[in-house]
Amino acid sequence: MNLNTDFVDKLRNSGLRPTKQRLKICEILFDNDKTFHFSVKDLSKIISQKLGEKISLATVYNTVHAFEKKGYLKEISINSNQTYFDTNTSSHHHFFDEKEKKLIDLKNEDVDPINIKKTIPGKKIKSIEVLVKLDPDNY
Amino acid sequence: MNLNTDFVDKLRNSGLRPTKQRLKICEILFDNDKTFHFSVKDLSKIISQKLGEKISLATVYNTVHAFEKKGYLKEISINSNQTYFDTNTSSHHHFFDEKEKKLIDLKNEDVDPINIKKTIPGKKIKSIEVLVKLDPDNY
DNA sequence: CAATAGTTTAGAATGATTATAAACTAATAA
DNA sequence: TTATTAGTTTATAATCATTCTAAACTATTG
Ligand SMILES: [Mn+2]
Ligand SMILES: [Mn+2]
Ligand SMILES: [Zn+2]
Ligand SMILES: [Zn+2]
Repeated sequence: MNLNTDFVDKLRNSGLRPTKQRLKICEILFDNDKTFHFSVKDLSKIISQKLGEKISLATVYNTVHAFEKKGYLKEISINSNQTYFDTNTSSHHHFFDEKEKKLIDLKNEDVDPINIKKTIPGKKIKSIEVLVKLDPDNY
Repeated sequence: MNLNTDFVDKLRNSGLRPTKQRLKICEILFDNDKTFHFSVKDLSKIISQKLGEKISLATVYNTVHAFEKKGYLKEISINSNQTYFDTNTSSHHHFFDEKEKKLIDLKNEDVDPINIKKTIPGKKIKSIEVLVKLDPDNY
């Protein structure tokens, strides 16, 4: 298990103990090369499917927030009844499929750079995010 | 009360009965020329301040959603534990002051038109919104 | 192994929002 | 006007995502 030792290192290097719960969540989140967008509910479902053992919901929340704090996950701004996270922590924009409730990454080249011409005294720009909502073609 | 009859008409024309609760909320939301961004909590607070009589929280929710359905209010996409509404129902972008938890409109001329070069088969773009998060200058 | 700090967990608590159902009221017809 | 109806308000309960709590468990270190 080459990957597993990678995750152990990743966690240790972040000051997080490599527990089996965290390693399992790492495998789900970071084992593939694709960006993964998810809610805690999504993640819990995947865990209970791919896993013999259960991980407590509190632990899933703890882990996701720990990973977010360490910069391995990013929270995404969409209006929903639940919070979404993103394994792509770079600054990027999204489609949001309102029917499927799924986020889709937009690549940098898919959107021209956003230039904000207004400034607010005493404030600086922290992030610029474009959210493109999608509906079915016929609607 | 010229305004009040205006609101009565507005409500009647929308098929909503002009109750005193709705008229009061109209005054708070639509009486000024400025865009008003608010959460239900904000609105409730203003109501209890500016008003002798109380309006039930359920009614505030009902009214806000009724107005939204009629196109007098728009829900705004930000990651927060509460939903925000906007009296500016046109398509426009926002600053979000993360410290004050306040939304600020960006005018059309403040942001160059956003051009999305990617398409998703079977889906069409419903809206494009930019959210610019602000932090204090020193941070 | 022993001591410690960090982690997991079930379950309780919180807080925004929605649902319920009874009381109330505006609109309409008689 | 009055009666009828449909729409509205309201207190309260229910829901649901998320956070808190405190006790049990475990990785780390000496
Ligand atoms: Mn978070
Ligand atoms: Mn709504
Ligand atoms: Zn993404
Ligand atoms: Zn606005």
